[in-house]
Amino acid sequence: MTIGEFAERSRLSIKALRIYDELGLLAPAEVDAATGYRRYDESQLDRARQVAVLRRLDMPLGRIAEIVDLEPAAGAKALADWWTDVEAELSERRALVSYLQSRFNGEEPPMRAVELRTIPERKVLSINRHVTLPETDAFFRDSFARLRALSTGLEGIAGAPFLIFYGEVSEDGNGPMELCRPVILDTPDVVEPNSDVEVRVEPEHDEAYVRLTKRETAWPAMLPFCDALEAWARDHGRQPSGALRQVLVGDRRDAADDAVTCHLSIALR
Amino acid sequence: MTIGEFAERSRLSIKALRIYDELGLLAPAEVDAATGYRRYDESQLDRARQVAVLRRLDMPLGRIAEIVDLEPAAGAKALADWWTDVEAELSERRALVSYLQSRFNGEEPPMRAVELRTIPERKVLSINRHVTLPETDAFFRDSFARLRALSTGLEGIAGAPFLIFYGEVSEDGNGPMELCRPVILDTPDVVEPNSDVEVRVEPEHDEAYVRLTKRETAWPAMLPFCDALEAWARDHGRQPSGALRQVLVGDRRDAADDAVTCHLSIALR
DNA sequence: TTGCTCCTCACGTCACGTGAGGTGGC
DNA sequence: TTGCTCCTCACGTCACGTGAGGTGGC
Repeated sequence: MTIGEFAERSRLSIKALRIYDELGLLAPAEVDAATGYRRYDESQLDRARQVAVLRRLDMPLGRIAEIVDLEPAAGAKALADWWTDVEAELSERRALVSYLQSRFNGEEPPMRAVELRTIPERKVLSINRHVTLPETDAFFRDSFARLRALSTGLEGIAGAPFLIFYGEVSEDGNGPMELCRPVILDTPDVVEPNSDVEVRVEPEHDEAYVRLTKRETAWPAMLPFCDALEAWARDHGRQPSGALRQVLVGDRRDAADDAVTCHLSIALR
Repeated sequence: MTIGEFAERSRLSIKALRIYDELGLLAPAEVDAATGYRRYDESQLDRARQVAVLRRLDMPLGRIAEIVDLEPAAGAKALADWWTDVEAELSERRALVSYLQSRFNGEEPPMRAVELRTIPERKVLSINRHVTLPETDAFFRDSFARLRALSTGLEGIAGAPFLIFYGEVSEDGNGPMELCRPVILDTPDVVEPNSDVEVRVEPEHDEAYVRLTKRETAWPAMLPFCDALEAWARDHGRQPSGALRQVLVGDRRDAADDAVTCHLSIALR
């Protein structure tokens, strides 16, 4: 079968078939050594149609290459996993759209008094990792449990735990994120050398913050508060130092949606 | 404000800002003629943040450029319209995923007897247009009404109306599509010269077809039947001529999901 | 003076579409 | 012999990221 006929019957373009050949995703049954003419076999149609259908889902060729070589059951699972990611990304975008719509429709971003407090020098235990948005909760739970275990038996904790978001706020991809737990720690050797847990000392600094309810501690509802903190710092001639933080106050698990569970804060020089 | 500071405060990259400058989407307040240094103004932050948020939705820059220049109300509408398209495309993909899952899980594609009939030479009135999938219903309704109006008062209709899908079957983008209505027509001047309605004569030909229920007359449920028709033609040594057709039998509006409302067919040489 | 920031190319990414210019097959 | 199909570059698309190589500003 010539490439033209194969293209028609597989619903792929000739150009696409040439690329899939080059990538080894769908090599012709034979290639004429002299002319370079590609010849396809009828038995290759199934694979070609499968590739065509997966491409219509906008699945990257690399992932398609993995999936078409799997057993059907494993293929089904790989497809489901990938699709879960697609849907997760979409629901994030959807939230952003409805947020934008409310802004377009003249709904004022919520205002909140910005407060200022001084944080004394203190030691923090921290775990640092790249996480995607859906992984955030699991990262928080696990890391918090580990830090809790590490600090138990020490002289005590020295404040509420907090998350630091480096890079963009809640960026869709992979913002590095750090969970910190202030401690009164006199035995730094609780931290093993090769662990991902670190100890560092934060110097005394000021911190501007707003109190957020559980409902507001989400993305993109949090965005106007981030902007408000930045604006506050600018208006008061203070330089933000470092990334935004969520100081987790109270217990989020049983909290009502309008209970304050977070102080969104920014450290100041 | 330097480009670096503006980038940080707008949550855009420096590279992105340079591109938006080049495109005129977000030109700096001033550019040093000698050095090329860009200077941004605080008042540009709002626009920049809006662009940043819209880009996170994966909206193309061209559309962003339109939207940020609109009044809020018009912007809201433009965003909503665009998002409707995104959701429509997604629900199409979602349908394809669930179809694929059922195939992966070993569910056999439904079998149906392929039947053969001879279509005599006949005249058809037709309207030809590029439509996207969500527009299909509207296209069908409007065009059918127009053809009905045109053929009323003539000597009568000569068979069920049918849709021809050129290009891919129900392709996501813009498959050209033709709605045809066979007529007994002795006064060809019902068709005005500059109208998009055409008259042509289809020669006598054979047609292979399967009867589909209303539920099966959808995408991608229809796919295995398309493949089956093609396979049938091949197995019987017949050459398909032209694109697949949906012959619309009965009235789809009040039909039950498992009532036959369509003959999916393929014309043969 | 030393870093740091900024500048402009230029190339890579991803999955093709679309010619240009040339050849094979019936 | 004439179209038609096939071939291989090569460039464009889209919105950047990522250097290379060089300069400005404090």
